[in-house]
Amino acid sequence: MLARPERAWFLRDAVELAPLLLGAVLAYDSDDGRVAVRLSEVEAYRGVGVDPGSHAFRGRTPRNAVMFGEGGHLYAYFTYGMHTCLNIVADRPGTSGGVLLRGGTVVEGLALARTRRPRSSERDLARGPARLAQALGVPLARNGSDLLASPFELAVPVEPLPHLTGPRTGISGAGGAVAYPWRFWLPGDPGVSAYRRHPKSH
DNA sequence: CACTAGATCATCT
DNA sequence: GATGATCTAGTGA
Repeated sequence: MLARPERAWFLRDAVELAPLLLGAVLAYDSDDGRVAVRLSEVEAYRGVGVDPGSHAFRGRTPRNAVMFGEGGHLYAYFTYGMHTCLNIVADRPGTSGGVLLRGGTVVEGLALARTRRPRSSERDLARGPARLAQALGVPLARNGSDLLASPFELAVPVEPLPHLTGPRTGISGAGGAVAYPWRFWLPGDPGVSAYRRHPKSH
């Protein structure tokens, strides 16, 4: 059972918010149509000084400014010279936190998602943060958008779903892995990405 | 399945 | 100047 959340629903710590988003459905309307994804994997990132893996760890910069705003907005960033990743901003203004959308399954607009990722199997359409962003068709220019307003539509589970917890993926050094088990996923869901340790960590 | 190299550039040091 | 909240295509078991 899903419902449209109120703004206040997002005004909590990222680690608390992240698991509540599992099973949520995020839709995005673009000129060529609508794609919706059901979230099966997320990661929490916390704020200044407390989370070495977070973009906000060293304080506010032009890129991460949105994370310091109000919960329920979109933090989109560009990485590896080619990929976009999407986060849902957590908590109230002044604090910084976000939930990275790591994977999901396409539940609406399957044909359109396929044209955006023509070489992908159906399972891989939104399995992985950059794949998910590409399948939804959300451009970097939407950074800072309110996810509670058009062209977005977000519905979240009324009751939290059973989930598993583990180390975050792709983070190097002290910010990664075991010290911060802030990755959450729906067990057995096909939209859960393969775990990959960071290339730098042997 | 596991592992690796290469792509490619905004961001921060 | 180095790095990165990644992905794809390739090889080999």
